[in-house]
Amino acid sequence: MLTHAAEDYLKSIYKLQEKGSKVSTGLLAETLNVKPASATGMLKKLKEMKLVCQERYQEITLTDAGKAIALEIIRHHRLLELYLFKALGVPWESVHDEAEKLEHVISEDVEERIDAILGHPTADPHGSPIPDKNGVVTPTAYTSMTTLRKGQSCVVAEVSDTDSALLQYLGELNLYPGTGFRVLDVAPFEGPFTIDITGHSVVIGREVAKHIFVTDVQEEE
Amino acid sequence: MLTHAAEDYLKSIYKLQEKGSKVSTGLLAETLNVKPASATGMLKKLKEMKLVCQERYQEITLTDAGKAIALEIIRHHRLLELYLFKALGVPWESVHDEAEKLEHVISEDVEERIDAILGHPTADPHGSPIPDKNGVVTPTAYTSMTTLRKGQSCVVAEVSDTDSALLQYLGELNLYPGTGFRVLDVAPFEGPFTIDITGHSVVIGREVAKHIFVTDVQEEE
DNA sequence: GATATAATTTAGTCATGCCTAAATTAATTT
DNA sequence: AAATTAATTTAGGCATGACTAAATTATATC
Repeated sequence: MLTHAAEDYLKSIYKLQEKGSKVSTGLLAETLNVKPASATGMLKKLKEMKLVCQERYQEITLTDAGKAIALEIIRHHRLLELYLFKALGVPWESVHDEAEKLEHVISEDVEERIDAILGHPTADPHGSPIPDKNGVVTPTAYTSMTTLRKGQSCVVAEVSDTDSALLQYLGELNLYPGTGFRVLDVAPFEGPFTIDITGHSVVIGREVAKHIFVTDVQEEE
Repeated sequence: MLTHAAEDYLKSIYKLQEKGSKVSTGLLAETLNVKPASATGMLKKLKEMKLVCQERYQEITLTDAGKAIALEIIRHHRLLELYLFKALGVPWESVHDEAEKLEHVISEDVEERIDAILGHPTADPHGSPIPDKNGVVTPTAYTSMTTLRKGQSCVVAEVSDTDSALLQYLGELNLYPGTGFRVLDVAPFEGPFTIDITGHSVVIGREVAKHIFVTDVQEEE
């Protein structure tokens, strides 16, 4: 069994890799709020355990075994987030931090029960895909909200889950994954979006729109 | 914030004290599956933090602050046990070990949600009282099953939660707290009990009966 | 190609929380 | 009272996982 710290490293490597970043010691350290020297130390151990590959001073990658563990932890995390949100009513801006602590101690048995109660879901409250028991991820196709034009309608697919204040704001606007909206107007010179969401007209700034990803984009008269 | 290990020490001291044991370094170490020398080390730290009182080589007691923390952890543990049992269907012989890991990472917010969903319960699946938010415990009055005589009826109040194989056995017999049964016969010379439980006749050995505590004892014709 | 800057690794330190072995103190027996 | 036994504490070590400071390697600039 791995330590919690080691699990966190594997999870972060996977998520950075998935995001398309070249995973370096420094980036990993920054992500984990740790000094680069500390990351070097843990990476050495993970390499000895054959969970991580890295040539001296080069890019960090996961072995198949490391990737499997990373996906297992991510599965725990996202299932827990959804369970906290749906079954316990925890506000979605809080579920990430709660799940962060629980993901390392939940048993496979409890996880399977949660999974069954939720009906084997495929996405967490922010729209991120939940890997299945075998570690297979089915990513959802989506577009950035910033590409939308006046008159288009769409459905929220995913929002970034890194900023809890932003999540709280989006929650107040009801901009949860699955919710549809229509673009009433896009102000010129990279201006804000005015959208119609569940009957309300709301203005969304460009910076916020960057964190929203949509699907089912359709022209509408 | 305390470490998990420190929380476990406080919890064990409280539970041993409650059981009526004179809490010594050796007993505590045995309970925690740790060597006496290790317990001495942790006790030193807990004394520095003013959570524990102990004169050199003498009995160990908790300060008010230490007792408050112990009760908080016990509340976490028992609420989690009940939640795992009722909401997730975890078998009652497993809930203890699961809760043991979760009790240290659950937030007060999640705990309150669990408490509300369960309807502010007062006992865990084994019948142990759940301290309230202020650390007030309302113990239930009960008698050992071994004191029962032929013809008496009663309700299961509590069973000891230390042996998971025993719990599994009691679960198969439906001997959960709240279940009533009637003593059909007590064999002579400290022999086994024959009881009628939910219409079935079952023989319970003396060693098992020692771990069952009952309430509402009534003579019945 | 030499040099400045940035990234990474090494070396040594610290706090936790466990361990074993040895020393000390308390309790019991003779 | 002296000696044996049991309980407890001290002392020193080990693994984790963080840190700082210094050394090394890579990259960019002139």
